[in-house]
Amino acid sequence: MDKKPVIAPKSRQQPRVKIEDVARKADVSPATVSRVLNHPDIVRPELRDRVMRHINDLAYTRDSAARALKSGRMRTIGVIVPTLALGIFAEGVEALQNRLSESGYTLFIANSQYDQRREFQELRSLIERGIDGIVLVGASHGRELRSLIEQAGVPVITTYVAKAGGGIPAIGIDNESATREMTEYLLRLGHTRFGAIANVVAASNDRSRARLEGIQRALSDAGLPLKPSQIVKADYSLAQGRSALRQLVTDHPDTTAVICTTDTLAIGAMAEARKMGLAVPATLSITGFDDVELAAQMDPPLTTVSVPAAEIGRGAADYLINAIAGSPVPKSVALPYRLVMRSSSAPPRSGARRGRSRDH
Amino acid sequence: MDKKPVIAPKSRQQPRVKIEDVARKADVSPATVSRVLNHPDIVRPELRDRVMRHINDLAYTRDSAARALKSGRMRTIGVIVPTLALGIFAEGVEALQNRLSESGYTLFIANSQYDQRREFQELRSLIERGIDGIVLVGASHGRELRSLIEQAGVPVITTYVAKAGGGIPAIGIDNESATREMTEYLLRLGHTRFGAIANVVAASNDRSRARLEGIQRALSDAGLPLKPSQIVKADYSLAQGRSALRQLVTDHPDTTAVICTTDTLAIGAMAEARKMGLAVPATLSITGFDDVELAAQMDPPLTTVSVPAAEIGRGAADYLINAIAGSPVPKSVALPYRLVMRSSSAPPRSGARRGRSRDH
DNA sequence: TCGATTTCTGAAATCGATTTCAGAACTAGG
DNA sequence: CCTAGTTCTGAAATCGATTTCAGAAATCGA
Repeated sequence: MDKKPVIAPKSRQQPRVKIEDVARKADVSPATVSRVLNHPDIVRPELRDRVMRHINDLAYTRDSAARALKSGRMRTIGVIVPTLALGIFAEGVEALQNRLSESGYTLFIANSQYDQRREFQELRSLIERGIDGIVLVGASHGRELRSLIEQAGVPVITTYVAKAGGGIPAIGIDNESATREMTEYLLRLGHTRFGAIANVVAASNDRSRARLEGIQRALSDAGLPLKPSQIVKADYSLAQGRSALRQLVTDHPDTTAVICTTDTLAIGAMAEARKMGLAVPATLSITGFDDVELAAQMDPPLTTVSVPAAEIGRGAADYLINAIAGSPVPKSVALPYRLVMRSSSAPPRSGARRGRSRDH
Repeated sequence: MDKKPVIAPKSRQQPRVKIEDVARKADVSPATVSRVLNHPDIVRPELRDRVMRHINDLAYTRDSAARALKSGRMRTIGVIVPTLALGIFAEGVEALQNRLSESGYTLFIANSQYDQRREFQELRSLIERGIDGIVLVGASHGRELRSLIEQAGVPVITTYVAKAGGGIPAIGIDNESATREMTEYLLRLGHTRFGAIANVVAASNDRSRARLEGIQRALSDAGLPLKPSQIVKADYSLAQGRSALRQLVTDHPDTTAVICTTDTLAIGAMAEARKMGLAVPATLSITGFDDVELAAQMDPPLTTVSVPAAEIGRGAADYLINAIAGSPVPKSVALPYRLVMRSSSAPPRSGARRGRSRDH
């Protein structure tokens, strides 16, 4: 019966000043105010100044919803990363946000926890929000997701990989070639007994999978293909790096080089090696990937691959800004990675003992 | 003269399916479609199912701009953190995002780089976007910023601190009391020669400042006030932790306990201590703050304070969701921190040598 | 079976800024 | 001083979804 308004549902107590209020104060039409804001050059200077004064007086800010509705542009970009807990993604997102902010864009953020279904849902939610562009991570995305993007007609770019399928442009590094180079470097040092620790548990982590493939390919090419037991699959954590190393050297005590697909795993591996009394790099060379801050501070400092995360973020921002503006954009960008040789890798001690022959 | 349309400015090639299209297909009015979407329970089930089928067939998604315009709610929250590069913030943001996502909210993210002016600008940009709530970090915010928030009438909460001024509710831990407890613990172990490494360079970092105050207060209370030369101010980095420790033990070779305001500094300090041949904890106890993943994996494992970052993020999300809904909300929430005693701290070796007397 | 409720549905107004179109004001040339 | 041409400004339509209001249909009791 009596419909008492439970609680005033609008927390905005002041009814928000709108363009009409400004227009009335300045004694012009709303159209003129809009022009002052959007095309200042076509309004007579004195009038423009007068309107501007009133805009400032009333602290008027235009309602972006109404604006977006009419113009069809939200000035908003969305990004979906697997997780923010990894410094490498946090760094990229931060750079992305900074660059977008300079251009008047705002960044929606979501995370998929390495789950493709979740990625799809988050994307759906972002597209409903009317984003003007989208940033993804990695090369493996479901068909469903790609068709959603296509249907929405939103420019997209994927990051941290140098190329991706489905006609999606990419900006990042060639992960496979990076680990291949790293492996070849270790081969040149004289190593013949390898182990690999790879975080390939998450189904959608194509970066780590590519890294593992780079290792395998280089070793196959060298006639030293990795046996399954020489590859320990891990999740993403220090603790897993520890246990993986233990398993590896237990199964293959003669291992002289361990290649990890992330620094976190490598750091865990180094900690465990020390605990097991294995000197790094004297008896065991260990390498990582990502070049996190800690890598250089380890004892010994970690040999790793440096990933230009900030550059990836900036590049993705620039790409989308241009794509939205209709400017020409590159198809994909392969950014250079950098092998950082530090002291966690060295020629194998056993190399002197048994020479470079391959027989056992 | 001839006004050729330069480039089709709308990248959406298909004209986007709207509610009217669905209505026509389903042979109902737009109003009914809207009701199916927003109040399914008041629509006759069979009709609802029919409409739903067409919604799915056409892959209809409502235009959030139009929706926001009419309803005045964007279903969007903004967060401004100092930086994402710190795991502790990344973790909190991730938890925040996850919880918001569950409730149909989307998260705008921005970062201030510890710069109050920048924080203000980003906030302005977020408010123009019509966000429904805002999450900040820390207790020190300019008056300008507070009045902007008040004027916008947007609910706000600040995080990582247990209380904040200006009537802004907070959720987080009491940083000062945490370091005070940590210091008292070291005092109980018998330490009398302290040093502190604090990242208080950034003007707006009130968390670290509070932590430093906690140390100072505990030591003053114990009759061992810290001299300025026993406090090394640092920025946020491992390298600074290293150099700070070197400076500290150079100026005060008899130091037995070093309290750092972040784990990163502590880890740098430990690395430098090892390099200088100072055994931890035998000759030097070192403690950190944050309990990052690496802390437990150090050698020796680092004594530190665990900060419930995920809980802070979730709590902030819940607070805002309730505040927006008009539900009652707590004023501020002090979350429990946890002192994690590991092996980087121990009684001073010199304690045996010189007893617990305070004279020198 | 008829009238009184109750339950649903549709037409139309609304949110606030933008932009087209046309007309007003002004300038310049004759 | 008048007309042609320019430059500006305002009225009104528009973007797409939501929601009020009133009317249609269905349900119920007598």
